[in-house]
Amino acid sequence: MSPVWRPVSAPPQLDRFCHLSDDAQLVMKGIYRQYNEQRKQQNTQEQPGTYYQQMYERRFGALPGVIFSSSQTRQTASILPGPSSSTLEPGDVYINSLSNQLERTVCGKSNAHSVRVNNSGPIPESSHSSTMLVSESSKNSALTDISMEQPDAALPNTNFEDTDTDILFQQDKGDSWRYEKTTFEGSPLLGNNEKCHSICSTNTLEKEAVYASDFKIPSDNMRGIASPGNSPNCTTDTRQSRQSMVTNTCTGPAQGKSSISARLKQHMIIRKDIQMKQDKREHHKRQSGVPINASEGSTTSCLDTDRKYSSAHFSTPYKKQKKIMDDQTSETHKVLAVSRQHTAREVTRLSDQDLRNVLQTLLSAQEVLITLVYKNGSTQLRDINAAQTKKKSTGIFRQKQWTSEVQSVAVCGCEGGNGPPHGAKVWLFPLPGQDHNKDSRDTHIRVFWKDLVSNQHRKICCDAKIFLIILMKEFNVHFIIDVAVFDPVVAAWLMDPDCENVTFHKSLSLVCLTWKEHVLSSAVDVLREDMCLLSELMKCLYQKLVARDLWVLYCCVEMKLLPLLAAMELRPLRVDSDTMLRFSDVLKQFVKFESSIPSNAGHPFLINSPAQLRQVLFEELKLDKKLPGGKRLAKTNIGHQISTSEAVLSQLVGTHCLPAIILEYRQVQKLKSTYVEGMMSCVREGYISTHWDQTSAATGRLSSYQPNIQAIPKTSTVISDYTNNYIVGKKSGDRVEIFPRDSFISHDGWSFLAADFQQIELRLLAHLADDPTLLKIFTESRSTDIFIELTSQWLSKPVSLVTTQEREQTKRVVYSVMYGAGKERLAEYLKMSTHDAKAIIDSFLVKFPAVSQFSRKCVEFCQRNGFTTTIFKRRRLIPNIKSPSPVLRAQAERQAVNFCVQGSAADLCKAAMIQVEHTLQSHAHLKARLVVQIHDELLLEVSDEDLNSIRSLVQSVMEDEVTLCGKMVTLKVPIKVSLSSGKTWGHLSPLDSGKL
DNA sequence: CTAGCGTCA
DNA sequence: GCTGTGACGCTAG
Repeated sequence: MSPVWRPVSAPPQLDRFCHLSDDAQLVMKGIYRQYNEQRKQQNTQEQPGTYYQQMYERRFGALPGVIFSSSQTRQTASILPGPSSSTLEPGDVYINSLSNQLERTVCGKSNAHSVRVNNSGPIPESSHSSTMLVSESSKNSALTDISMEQPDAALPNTNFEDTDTDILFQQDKGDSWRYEKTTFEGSPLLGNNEKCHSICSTNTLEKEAVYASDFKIPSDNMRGIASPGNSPNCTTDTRQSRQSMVTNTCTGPAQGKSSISARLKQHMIIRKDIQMKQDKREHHKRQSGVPINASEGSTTSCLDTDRKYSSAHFSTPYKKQKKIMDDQTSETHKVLAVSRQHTAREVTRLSDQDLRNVLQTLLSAQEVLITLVYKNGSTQLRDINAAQTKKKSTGIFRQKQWTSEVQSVAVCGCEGGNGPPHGAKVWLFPLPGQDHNKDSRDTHIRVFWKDLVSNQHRKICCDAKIFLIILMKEFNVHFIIDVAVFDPVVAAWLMDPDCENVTFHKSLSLVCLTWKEHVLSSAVDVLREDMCLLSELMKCLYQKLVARDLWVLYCCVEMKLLPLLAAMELRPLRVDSDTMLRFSDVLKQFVKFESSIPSNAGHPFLINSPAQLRQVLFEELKLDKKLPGGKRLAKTNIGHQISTSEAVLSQLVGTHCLPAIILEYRQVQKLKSTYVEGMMSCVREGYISTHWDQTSAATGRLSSYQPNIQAIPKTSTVISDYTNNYIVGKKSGDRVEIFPRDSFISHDGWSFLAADFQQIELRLLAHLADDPTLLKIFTESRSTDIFIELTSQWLSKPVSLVTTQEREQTKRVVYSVMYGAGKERLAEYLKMSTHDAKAIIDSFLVKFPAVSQFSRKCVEFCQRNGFTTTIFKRRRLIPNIKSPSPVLRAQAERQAVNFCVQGSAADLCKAAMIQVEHTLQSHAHLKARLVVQIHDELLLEVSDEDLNSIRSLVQSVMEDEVTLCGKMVTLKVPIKVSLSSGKTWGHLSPLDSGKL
């Protein structure tokens, strides 16, 4: 197999081309500068990579097998060995030194991967680091890194040889550290592993991060959620995938031992031959067959008591990966010896009696602080990864926090909100569900978790949803009712819902607590301090929430919702893979259609690119000039160019054939990439489960991601005859219906039951605005839909002839006008003149006079207080309400009004979810489970025989204002719920609420 | 008009 | 190769 090299961009201004001589490196830097200057003066069309190669070869002659590569956008260049490279060896040098970022490429004969660590949190931005990987053959020439220029002068008493790690940290001068690492590429299982040396240099602060990354075990992305049906293969699959993971990522012994070696060693020098060590281990195995007892001391005596970086206590010593490779050879003794000296302890190391005592103490503590500890040694409170990327959409940020990354659970008990007493111990519990020994102590721990969750002492935990998911998986329960859990992150979000990606760190700054930078204390001490902060934080947030009248909302809605969301994530939806594959096949044929488009324009262009499309449509074809009446087209908000949105394209349909094709293409492309292929990537063993985010929407709504189940098209798309002309192999007349919701199917003997609040926001607006006309419409319990009625009035056609599309359109228009849409936007949306649009707006506002009155009141309140509130007292800060800019202020005013209504609706929907679930729990004999919330709609999966009783139960709960709102508010409008049921999500037939 | 997420260049 | 941003398009009111 040819070596796979990951092209790594090397900012030339920082780095040298390390396999070259110093002289050559200087020349290459010169070439880079030269190229840049040329590019400034005249536009060099040449790719930088090609340019480098030419210049290099002119200077030094050809370099066989080396690829010169570069990235135009990032202004970087790098030299990469090609497939036939003889110049570079596996493990060859690559230097990349960036401030605040450490990047490394490990390369091997059979595989290569790169690891990147972004330092975050307490690490100051000024820190620099560099990493080199040194090939055996070119070591001498490569040892030119500045940090390596120092002679190998080991400090006295700084040498340490450790048998469980192959890392050697050696202090250079000052804060600089150096270590040499031997890793294996290839698999020891297959016997093809090869040695690879790397020499790294880093400063003290970054050492922890370096260490964590060096030995980070790749996470398996198995999200193996137990399916409602049987899934007997699950465990074997997991095992297999882990095994193959070990093989594929070339994790040699050095990485396999990550848990033990996941501590940073100061004053330690190790020079260890892996092979020797393996031999020794084999020897041990043969000799004793039993783990060495801790009391025998051995190398652990070398561990300094004041060692600055020790995070071994964060890790349980054995993981599956390790077990596969290195069966029973135990190094428990070292961990044991280490953990004795620190304030965090693993409960699995306690004696039976001690464990009982500890658990008893924790159970009787008034307040229990809980934190998840990740495999890389960071915690929820101090997470290296969490701050790494704030991007939501890619899911990186959130995946890092997924349960597969969790190593253990840290628990600390304390009394009365004063934080843990001095010297309180933080106990480390093995991750529930892990393969720890099933002995009596394990039973104790299981019972402990159960007792802890069911007692009413408060449990404080950041991102408690993850914690609850872990527990629910472990105990195989589908809901934890009334758990007294308090999540400070949610509390902080409630204080300022616009604050995105709230973390522990951000919450702290919200209540003016400081996060100390524990540079010199040990990791466990940091953990304990963080626990103190956690307790303190919750106390402060409690006071603030009470002061802002948010405490009831927090306790009765948000915290009750939390276990439900956890439960919903463990209730995956069954998908019909056949339907999905059929959709996929149909859409794949559409690729042919895609290739036919550019030919219509005369030259090829990227149809997905709005920029290129703009050029073709308006600069080349000049379609905007051909438009009858010389109408002006909508511009984009920021670039102020002509938009290529649907509204514009549909205006252009008459002028050229291209716009129509593009509209059609876009529709299918969206279906293909997002709803079929995107959805298929989320399927695990025939099931889809989404993630729910409680704290991402400023209005208090829930949001879902991976996949965004709330944004799956509600109507089917028919690929019509028109389109079929562009699908090769399809005869005209064929109709293909693509309907993503159809691939969600209920279990055999079960059905979906959808409960939909009718016009929830409009009803709430009626309540809030106290509009007599609106109130009258809703109070008079007429069976007809208000939107249908309005549509029939506007279009002057009978109610029975109004189509769902028309109803949907009216709905959009009503809401648009309600929230203050301008006449231009409305005209664009309805494809009518602005004059007509204005007439519609005016007629609406005249018909419901209290609406604009309410808007004014809402804005005034916001201007006085700086925030708006909902019926449940949820508040949103709107700073722009006093902005001098009229544009910003107008937007803020609309937001204020919208928040009142949308937020109130969100409150009501959340309350409904809680009440429905609790009602179902109290009727334990009913087989039903809440699976999805789409803002105003609750989707339940219900056993067929219970359908009738459940549907009346759900309806009565959701329509009961007292149950939903309690004493929070008394609504002036009745709440109406419509129900529908069916075997697939796509085809739900309405249930008449009259009969039972 | 207001909320979201996902895709793509 | 990776990251950030804007435009677009789907959802929900």
